[in-house]
Amino acid sequence: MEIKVALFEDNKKLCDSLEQLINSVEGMTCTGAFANANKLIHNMQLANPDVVMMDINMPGVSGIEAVKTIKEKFPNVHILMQTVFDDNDKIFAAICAGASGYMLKKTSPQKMIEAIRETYQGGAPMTPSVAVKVLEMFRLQTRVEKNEFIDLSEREKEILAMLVKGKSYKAIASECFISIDTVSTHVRHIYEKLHVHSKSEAVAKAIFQKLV
Amino acid sequence: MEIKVALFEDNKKLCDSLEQLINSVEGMTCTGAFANANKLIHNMQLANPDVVMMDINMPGVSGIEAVKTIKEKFPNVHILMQTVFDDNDKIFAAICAGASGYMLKKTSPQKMIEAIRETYQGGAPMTPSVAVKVLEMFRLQTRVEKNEFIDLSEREKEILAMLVKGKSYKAIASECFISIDTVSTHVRHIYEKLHVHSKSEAVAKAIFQKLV
DNA sequence: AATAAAATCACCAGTTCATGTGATTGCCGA
DNA sequence: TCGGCAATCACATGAACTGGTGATTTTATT
Repeated sequence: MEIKVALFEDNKKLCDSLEQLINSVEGMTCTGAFANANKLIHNMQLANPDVVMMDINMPGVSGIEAVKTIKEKFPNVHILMQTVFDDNDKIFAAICAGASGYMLKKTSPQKMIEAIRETYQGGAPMTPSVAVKVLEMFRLQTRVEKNEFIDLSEREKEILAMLVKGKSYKAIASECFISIDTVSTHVRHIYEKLHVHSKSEAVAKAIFQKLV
Repeated sequence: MEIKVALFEDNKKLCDSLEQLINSVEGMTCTGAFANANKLIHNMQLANPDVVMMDINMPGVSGIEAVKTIKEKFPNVHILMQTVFDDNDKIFAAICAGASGYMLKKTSPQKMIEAIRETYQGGAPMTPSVAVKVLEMFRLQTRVEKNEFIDLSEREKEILAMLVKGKSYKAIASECFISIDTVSTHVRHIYEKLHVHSKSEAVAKAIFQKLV
């Protein structure tokens, strides 16, 4: 059975040469090459690939967004990211979105083909520099991903942060130059938004939800 | 400049063949092959390697321990783990100890040499199955490492956990079938041990220190 | 057996919190 | 320009918490 590969790459030249490269390899076919991820679902159904090579930087729908969508709609498809950048944020986002591999574009054609094959087999090929960053992030327990502040106002976020630091209403009032009653009112609103009824619940929720 | 490689591998046969393999490669020398990590520092000084290949399972000092020591005393040395197992715990421990790469022993000689070279260049070669596990763990934010409970008694831990869940003294008292005064006493002791003075501080500390 | 923790309970005074009700001001979008 | 929201303040009450003192019983540890 041939490995069916779909390409998403906005650089026309690179896109073409990758397509040729893939088609030149025994046991591999490029069933679709697209310059953007706009008609993603449609194109995915057309190409029906086993492996997707996704450029991370594309006009319109970003590669990261596309990965999320693909993983949602076609969970069995393995995705190999390719990019010229290897910054932590992008890597992190791609991995979390569900990408299996992450190769820099400067990778040699042979290595790229090998990576596609490895991706198809359920592996996680990574350019050395990326692998290192992943391990680093892993070690550092990168818990950077924060779900946005539920919908607290700036003042509320500020006060919630102070609650987490263990400050009392009185301390907050004096630090913020507002009255203790105002603090109380803000806290009341925070409780409503977080659906809690005590300082410690709010603190726990704030921390777990990474609201601070 | 030749890449100097030191081996730590208790399987004599494998150790010998690896040594031969390394020495047969252009630009690579095995400057030491040891069956265990007992005289680690001494042997490391003898071999003065750029890259260490470390078996994870050795009699005496474990490979993981050895990695820690090496990273401490010789921080510039890159370490490539090798093992027959690829269970999550071992991988996790090895990475956290500071290993750069992680290869299964069944890896082909060519791949192994390539991995050594990649390790030397500061990369992080991983057997596909390992790479996948690392990414999985990464995604799951494996925060398995728990620093032991500072020194709280069982009861105190139990009550602290309930505080984190936002329970009131009254609720804790009734759930634990003890009086509210007892709860108060326990909480007082918890505060003393954690050096805090309020419920929310205790909760925040408990969460951040992963005491729960 | 003796000493040291841990767990239990009690009483109490002062502080802080949770929550209800109500009000004023300023800003922004419809 | 009107309505809504954020931010501010006030008053009030009952509940919850903090911390001090003191005591008994069980469980470890030496």
